[in-house]
Amino acid sequence: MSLKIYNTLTAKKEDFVPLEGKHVKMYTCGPTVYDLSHLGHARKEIVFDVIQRYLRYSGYEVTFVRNITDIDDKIINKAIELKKRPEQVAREFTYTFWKDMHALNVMPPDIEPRATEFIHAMIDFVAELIAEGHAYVSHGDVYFDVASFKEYGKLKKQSLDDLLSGARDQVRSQQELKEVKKSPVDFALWKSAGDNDLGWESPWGRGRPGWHLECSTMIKNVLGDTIDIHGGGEDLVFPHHENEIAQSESLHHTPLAKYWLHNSFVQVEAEKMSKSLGNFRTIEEVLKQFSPDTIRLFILQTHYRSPIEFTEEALKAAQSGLSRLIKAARQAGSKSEATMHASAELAKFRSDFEEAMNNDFNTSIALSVLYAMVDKINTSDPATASQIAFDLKKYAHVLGLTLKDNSKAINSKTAASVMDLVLELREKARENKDYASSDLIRDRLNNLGIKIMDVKGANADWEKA
RNA sequence: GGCGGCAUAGCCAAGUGGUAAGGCAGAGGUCUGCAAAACCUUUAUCCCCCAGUUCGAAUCUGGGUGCCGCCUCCA
Repeated sequence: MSLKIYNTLTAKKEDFVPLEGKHVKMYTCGPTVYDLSHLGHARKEIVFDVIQRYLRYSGYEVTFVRNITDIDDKIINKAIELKKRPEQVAREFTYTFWKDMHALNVMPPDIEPRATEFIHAMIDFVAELIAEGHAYVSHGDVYFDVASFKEYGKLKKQSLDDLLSGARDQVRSQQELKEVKKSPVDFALWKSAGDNDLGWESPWGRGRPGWHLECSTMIKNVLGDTIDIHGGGEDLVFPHHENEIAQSESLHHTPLAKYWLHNSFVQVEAEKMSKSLGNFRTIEEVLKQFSPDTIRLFILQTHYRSPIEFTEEALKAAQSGLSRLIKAARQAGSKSEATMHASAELAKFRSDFEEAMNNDFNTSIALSVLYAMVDKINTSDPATASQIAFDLKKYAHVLGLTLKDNSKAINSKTAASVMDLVLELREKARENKDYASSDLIRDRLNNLGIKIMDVKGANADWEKA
């Protein structure tokens, strides 16, 4: 079975056929770096990480681009709040984002452009839109003329009339712009800035780019007019991706992306986890309590287009399940051992795994295949178990699960308690005049580089040599 | 107000016409000095409600109820 992907644009599962042979051009909207990332962001990055890993596993050559939005009102506001320059804020949170992604075993993108590196390209983009009659200048701003793009609304599947009537009750932010915009649905390509505000010179005066513009521009400059996969969270469908389509397609007269993929949210008490609602858990926080693999397993248990309810109980359940995967993976032998036995079983697991992933990346089913492999490993002879475990690890890696066994990695605090216990046992031996045992303990610890110092009238002390 | 989505066991979650995957938790058992791990058995006569289509529906249609998302920054 070949790979099928659900396309938001057509609202159907479609056969995946890249534009150029086995080469896949893929772009997802990266973070706006003004704050720590939370579990919802983690889900998006993990989902698309698995998608690109699976594409590579399937033999595609992937060019994965993920941008960093390092210029935005939120960054500017944060900078004012922290009394820092916007660049400092952007850099700081770019680093924390990278740290989080690294911790979660999310592969870095092949290319990671920043908005500020593309200001001139964005200005060119806007100039072309104006020249083509798709944008207009008003009070130093430039707006996209939505009426000029007849397919507007095709991603969200809502007509311009629907959007306008929908907007009627959402006039709050539109009210102030009534004078400058031709239509409430028109959106800013370029926003004017005061002399002291962050900005760049442009043909329309000092200003800065609108948010939607950067993705269109970077895709054009880095990947080309049409790409294979464009992805992001489902809240980006409208207006962000709709606007990207409007900008790019009215200029290029060719589809911006062939397949549009959107992941669903992480919810807390049946509500979207988001910064504005204040109900978020940062990646940093969650990582203190749960391992990266646990978080990934928790997220991949649910299909990427269904919402996930965040609960500690569910995370703990994932932790228990993960532990079984890790224990079974310990049986893994080397590739050379894994040639003689169970080839029929290996082929079955492989086809089950691939069938699941080919069906719009059904990681829930793919994980159930992994558990089936665990059962087989635990009930087979060592030779068979070892080769199934070898493949188990292989598929786990496609899902970005490391299955790293940390069960023996104790921290120094625990080690100190273990030392207390050892010394207590030695003391008991001494009290029983069992000097053979007490000397054995001291000598063996010595060999490990741990020195024992008996203290008169107190517990023995120890130190690393 | 406009548009869209979801509703499956104690919890999480697959399944879109052929008679309910998987994980966690629970119960009983094997093993064990006792545990742990592992293994075996077991846990939804039924998929929010009502009506309809069909030989057959959790899956399709209509109605209802509840919840969520987007329309404003948002993964």
